[in-house]
Amino acid sequence: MSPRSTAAEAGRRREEIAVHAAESASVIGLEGLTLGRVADQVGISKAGLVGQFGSKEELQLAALDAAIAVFRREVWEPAAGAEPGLPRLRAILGAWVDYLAGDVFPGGCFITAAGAEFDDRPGRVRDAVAKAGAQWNAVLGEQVLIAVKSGEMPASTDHDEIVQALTSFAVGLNQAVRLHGDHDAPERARRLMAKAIGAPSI
Amino acid sequence: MSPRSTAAEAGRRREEIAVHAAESASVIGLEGLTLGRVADQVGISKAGLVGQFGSKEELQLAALDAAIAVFRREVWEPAAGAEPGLPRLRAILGAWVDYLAGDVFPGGCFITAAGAEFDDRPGRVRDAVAKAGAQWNAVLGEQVLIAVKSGEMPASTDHDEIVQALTSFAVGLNQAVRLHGDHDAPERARRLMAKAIGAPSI
DNA sequence: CCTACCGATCGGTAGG
DNA sequence: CCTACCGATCGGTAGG
Repeated sequence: MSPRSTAAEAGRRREEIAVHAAESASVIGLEGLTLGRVADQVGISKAGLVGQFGSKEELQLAALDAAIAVFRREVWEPAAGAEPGLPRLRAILGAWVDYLAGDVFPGGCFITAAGAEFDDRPGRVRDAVAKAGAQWNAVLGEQVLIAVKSGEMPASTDHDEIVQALTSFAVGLNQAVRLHGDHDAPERARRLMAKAIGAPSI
Repeated sequence: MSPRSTAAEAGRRREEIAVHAAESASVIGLEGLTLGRVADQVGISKAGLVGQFGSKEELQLAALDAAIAVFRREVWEPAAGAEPGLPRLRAILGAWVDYLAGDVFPGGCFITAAGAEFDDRPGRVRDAVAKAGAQWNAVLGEQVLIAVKSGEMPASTDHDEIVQALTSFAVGLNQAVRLHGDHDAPERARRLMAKAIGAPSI
């Protein structure tokens, strides 16, 4: 029996479509995605696309998963080699600013945008966005806790406050760059983040 | 000649519709507004609504204007009586946190949401959102400058950096409250803002 | 994966 | 402000 290609290849094709949908959604929003437009862009019929994903909501969830994978690759993985605690936190924040200041997605940070778009719309997409955000906050909080325990940060540190500050600087940076085209914002964000964690620089 | 009501009354009606559209858009987004739905909600025909505003884009711009007026009333006006400089800045930030933590719009801070939604979509709506954001940044920056000149803040203060920090805390607070339902976030934002401007509290 | 089609709704216009 | 209507597109299904 010759290999029918099928399974693995179909999965790869699905992933390609999901990445494309994520890029598209970074500009027009997850709710702005339409089955017809995505189908046209990737060169299949609308019915074919529905066959792959089942429904628009499933396509949105797949696009979100693809965007989360990109974020992990761009921000988490470069920092995963650094020592847990302050060194890893600094590596994460540096990669995060690079990611936000760069052009990974044509429409800026996908997850930030999806958070703003779905924060008031109950449903599976909102739940998935909130979960991803909460998990990321947990990653940051963990590094702060380790830094405190190892004496790299003062014992009086309020780690929830620091995490809120860092995520605020990130989403604020996204807005400054995307909406206002502020080219100095990334450097400012770096300084603000460094101060927030008591490091000399990011 | 008996007063035909008309002009003033029509203007009031238009304003009512714009406020309603703004509330609706705070949940579903400015792009999610549709002429048919808004018309139904305010009890007129779709053609009647088009007669009032001309097009969907004009309705979006009117909704944005209405939201800006609400923001001014809720955040700027309560602080306008305070002395320019640090006192006024503290009053603004206190009112801002109250506004973001409260339920002025059913879907959270309208302008923050519109900024995220339109940051990558060229057009008049995007331009209007960016202009409103830039003007608000200028208001904040002005208070910082006055505070520095009067010696309330150190001469080494980087006022652009402080403004970026403050707007970041605001948009981050909006996300923490709306997406994560974090009830402690407003108090944390208050502490972070106070530290950023070197005040004992907000 | 495809063509062909469904009812609903989109933004907007014609005409009054 | 209204009714009636336009062509386009929406999410999705039938049947293959």
